[in-house]
Amino acid sequence: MNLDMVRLTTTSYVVLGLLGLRGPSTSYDLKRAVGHSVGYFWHFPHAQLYSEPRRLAEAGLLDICTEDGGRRKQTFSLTEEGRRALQHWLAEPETEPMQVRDVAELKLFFSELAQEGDMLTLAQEQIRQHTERIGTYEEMQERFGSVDTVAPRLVPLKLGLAMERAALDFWKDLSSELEG
Amino acid sequence: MNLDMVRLTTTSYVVLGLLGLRGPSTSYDLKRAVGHSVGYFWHFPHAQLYSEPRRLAEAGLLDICTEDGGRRKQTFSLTEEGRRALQHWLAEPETEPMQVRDVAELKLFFSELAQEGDMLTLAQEQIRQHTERIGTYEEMQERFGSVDTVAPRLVPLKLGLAMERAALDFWKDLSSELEG
DNA sequence: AGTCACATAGTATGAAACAGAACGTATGTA
DNA sequence: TACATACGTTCTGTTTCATACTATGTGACT
Repeated sequence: MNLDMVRLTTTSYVVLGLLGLRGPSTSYDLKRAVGHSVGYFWHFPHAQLYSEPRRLAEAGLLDICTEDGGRRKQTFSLTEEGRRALQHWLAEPETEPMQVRDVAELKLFFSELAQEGDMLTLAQEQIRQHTERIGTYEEMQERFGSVDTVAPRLVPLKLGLAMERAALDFWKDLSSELEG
Repeated sequence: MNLDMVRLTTTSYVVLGLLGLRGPSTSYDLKRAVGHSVGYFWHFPHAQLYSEPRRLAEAGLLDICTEDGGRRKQTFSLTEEGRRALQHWLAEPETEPMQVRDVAELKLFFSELAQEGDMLTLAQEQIRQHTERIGTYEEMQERFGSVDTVAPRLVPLKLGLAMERAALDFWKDLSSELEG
């Protein structure tokens, strides 16, 4: 419909993509799906999973099917146009550069202003956090690796793991430098 | 003053931190400072460097010194309270977990919906982007390593580099898998 | 039957972040 | 004097985000 009125953001494509992978879903379905898949490496709050599909529907990229039962429940599905938009996005290799947001990194940048010992404590805590995350990721790889999920969906997890490992190594080095 | 009225965000601490490192500065000074330092690994738009100091001043964390000349120009500096807030933040090792936002990673997650060849093109473009960034970072390390900047400020750059290298390796592997 | 806990499902609200355009001021130079 | 350019600041409208709140269904225990 009025496609040109709606700006598609990354959030939009996450919604389109999830609907593509899962087929028709309600917002709540999406919310749960995010929770145990894409949510591990791309955060967003569930409220957007309610507002965004409506926006996309207005743009003609989604169909809404309203079930009237006890709860007003809406199931969304991709229209042809929606699928095209998604594929167009996937085919576009130029993307915004990867962004890392790490408050610990920031603190390190300002370390000159910190007290003796602060950075060592920071490093140790980071080691703990990254180790824990690596554990979670590895567990996921095992759990899903053989069973129910399709292999391609695990590939980005590998990148996440690699990043976490790089960070872990960094903080370990730093920590032993500070101790030594 | 009314410290409890203002929520301090990461943005706040970047401002406090920069003022700590540089001493009294105008918003414009901060803007330039961000441009060639912390800006490389922590993005934010310059408009915030005008609004945030005012917020902080209201909270009593900064002093404002207004020079009246041709331009109304305000120089900000840390108050004792500001310095304390900063040090308190630096001393706090628990931080939000590192977040990676990479649209390419997302696209990869949805690769099942993509056309033949899309992911190879994507991987190649990512290789290009990450290689370029690594170049920039390495150049910065050399440029600042010996000359004017203090060593601690280069440390976070090392983390950035490590992350970029991890990403580059990942995409290289993927690319050769897709080709092979 | 009552009520408790719990998972499900959706909405509301406001603050913060963000992009980017627009605006204004000084300085040099042709 | 006119113009280009760098400097410095503000404004505007979205987008994002966190969080709290509302409400509905279900099963379990009493």
